[in-house]
Amino acid sequence: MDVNYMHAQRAIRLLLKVDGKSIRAYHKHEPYFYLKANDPACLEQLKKIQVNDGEKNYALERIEPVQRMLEGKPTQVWKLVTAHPGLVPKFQDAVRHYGATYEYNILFTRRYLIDNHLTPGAQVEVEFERRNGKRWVTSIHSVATDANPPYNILAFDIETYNPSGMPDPKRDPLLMASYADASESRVITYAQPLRTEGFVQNVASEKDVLQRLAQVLREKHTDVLCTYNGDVFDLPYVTERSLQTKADAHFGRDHSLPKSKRLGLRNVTSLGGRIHFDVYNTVYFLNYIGATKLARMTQLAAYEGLLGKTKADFPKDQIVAAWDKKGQPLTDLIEYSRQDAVACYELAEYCLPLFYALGKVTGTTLFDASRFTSGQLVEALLLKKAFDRGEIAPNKPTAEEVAERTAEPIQGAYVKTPLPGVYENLAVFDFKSLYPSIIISHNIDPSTLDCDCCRGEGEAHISPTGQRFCKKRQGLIPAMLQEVLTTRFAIQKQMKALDKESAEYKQLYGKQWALKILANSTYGVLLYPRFRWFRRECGESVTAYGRKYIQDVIQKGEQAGFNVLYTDTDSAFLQYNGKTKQTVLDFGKAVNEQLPESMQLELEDFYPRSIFVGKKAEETGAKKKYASINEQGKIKIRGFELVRRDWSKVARNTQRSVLEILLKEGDVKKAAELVRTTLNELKDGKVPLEDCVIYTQLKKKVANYEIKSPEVGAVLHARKSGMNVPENSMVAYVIGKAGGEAVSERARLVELAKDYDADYYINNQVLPAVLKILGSLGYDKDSIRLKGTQKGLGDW
DNA sequence: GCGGACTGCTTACCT
DNA sequence: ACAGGTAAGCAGTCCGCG
Repeated sequence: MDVNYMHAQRAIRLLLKVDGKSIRAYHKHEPYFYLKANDPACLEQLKKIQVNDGEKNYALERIEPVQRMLEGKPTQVWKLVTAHPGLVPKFQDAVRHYGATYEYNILFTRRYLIDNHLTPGAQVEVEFERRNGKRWVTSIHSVATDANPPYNILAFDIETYNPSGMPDPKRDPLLMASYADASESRVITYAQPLRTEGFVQNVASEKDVLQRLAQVLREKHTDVLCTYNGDVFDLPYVTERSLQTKADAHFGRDHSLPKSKRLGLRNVTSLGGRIHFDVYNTVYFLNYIGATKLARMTQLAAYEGLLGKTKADFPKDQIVAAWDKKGQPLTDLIEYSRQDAVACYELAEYCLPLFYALGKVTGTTLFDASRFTSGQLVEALLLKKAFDRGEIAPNKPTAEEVAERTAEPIQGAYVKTPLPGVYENLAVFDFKSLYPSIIISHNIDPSTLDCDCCRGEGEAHISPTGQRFCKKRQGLIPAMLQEVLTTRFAIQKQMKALDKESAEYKQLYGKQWALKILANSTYGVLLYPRFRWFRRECGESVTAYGRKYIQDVIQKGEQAGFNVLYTDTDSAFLQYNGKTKQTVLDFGKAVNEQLPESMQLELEDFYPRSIFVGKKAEETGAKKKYASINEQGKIKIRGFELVRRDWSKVARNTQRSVLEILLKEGDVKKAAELVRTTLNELKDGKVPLEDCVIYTQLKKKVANYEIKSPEVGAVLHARKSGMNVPENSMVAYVIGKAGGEAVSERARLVELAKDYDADYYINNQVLPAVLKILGSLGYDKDSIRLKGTQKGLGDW
């Protein structure tokens, strides 16, 4: 379940769970990397090389000639074995001028897992022998199973004293810690003269809270400790408070305190022998890939967005008063704290199966799987598959190579401009996994590009950009994708027969979800400059094939007499007015017959009515903005302001209502009336301030902006009035009446907003949002006014 | 000096 | 720190007019 390198033992330490009990075992594994020498005669020199690790000098343990696939060709290389993992980078540096070196920067624990085909969290069959009082592994292998690991899971959360806004762990004490698991939820605190009763355990001091919490982890044999943002807040905080109070609070199984380190751009925190699962990371990931679209990523927002549940909030600026004055506010704070732990546990329950699966598929630990970016996940999977195929992985690029790769972007997907209007009888087709299926069908891979074996005419796949891809030997990436897609489809088939609430269904759902993430990320990483398998020609060929396939659909659709209204990348909107649905089905079938085996054009749905709008201030239609209603009355909306968090709720809700009325009833007059009502409410100051909030994420430090946009203006104003606003924050602001001419001068953080500027919300929010739609249907401001009553829209 | 048109910066969306 | 294609607002600048 946990894998570490132990320098003292010169071995991997495994944490295994046997009959519910955790045990340690040690396993020897050789660190190594590869050298493809320019001149085989350098062997004698290599043997003489010595490096120093700060304590003593080492020579290479062994130099072993091995046959591996390198850049698509069988190649003779040397496997250079070192005495311990820390020597790998040192020897790499010492030998690289003898040729090309490979696989020298793969983390040793990952190297161990890959080489032994082990999957953390999966069942293993293992044999030991006893030596020096320790268990030494003599054989180990993973047993394939979809079952979730039998971890003991606990969620915890802390409340802190925060007299100056943000709490400072060097100074401000912990007030309470709450925890929750499947059977209970409790709060440990030291608020005298509270008694221990119900779910509250009262102890003597902050130090005792920390020690009791550590004791809970021991008693419950916690394997997975869940937090919400524990990487940067809860765990570093309890660590610092443990040091400050000299508490004997060792949260790790090895009696260590949590340790923070840098992973990419952010801090992560781990604890010995237990897995720290930070739910925030997973919520962030789910939101990033579009599974949810939360405007803010607070635990409360996640609780509502992911689970559809809600709970009472407790304002952060009232914690100090509640603690100092006791009474009902303190009781509320304690209950809030308990519910936070419960919500964290429930969110973890939801997210864990997804990341168990992602870890299993990519062979990474739960800790890593829940923190890796999609690029790192794909890399992990490919490293595993490359090893299994006897292929050496390409190196990570140097800074210069990254710069070179970044220089020229490639041409992407094709998007057809729609003609604005209301359309009836649309059928939407979609290529199923377009880019992955192109990669498989045309064997697109860095190692199959310009192979030596398919030089003749008709011997290679030739992409629309003229790149040649091998037809004889399947590349690593197409092979990986083929396995991923076929496994995913098989799982989806299996799922159909299962009860959606069953554990088996949820496990399978997690697995197919993980496979989808990996399939969907693969094209992107081909063009990601830091990716090991980056190859511009591959990415370029994928999109070029993509454009070709969708253009074929357009051409064939028009030939068959459909109005091909709109296409974007892999989807096509066909209007079949005057034709039957059967002709649509027949068309799909005909197209599919001419596609490669791995590709498929699917009928997504029939839509009785759809709305496409015009581009602002132009005659042409807007791409990536449409709304459709299907035969079951389900509405699908894309791209409109109402799906964007940087538009106010009042504008979004009004636009949504207009679209719904038009799609369901086609009643422009009713829509116009609704708009008029909203405008009057705005004018009369009746709209709640929270409906006027606009959310915008700051993506750099405030000082680095060239332009003072409204969100930047709001932060500058707040700081001027003494508020501490963190950098790179999600800004929630309202446009008020006072402050100046420019919008940015009137922008106020919602906490500081006193009023809203009705003119702004009418003219810059609601009207543009709804006129975009009504205007595209041939109505202007005036013609809408005619449909209203005399009070009308003239007053705008 | 003025107002409208245009450009650039920026964000968040779609596939 | 997976890609490119796209719309759009607001600030800031350019440009013609005179």
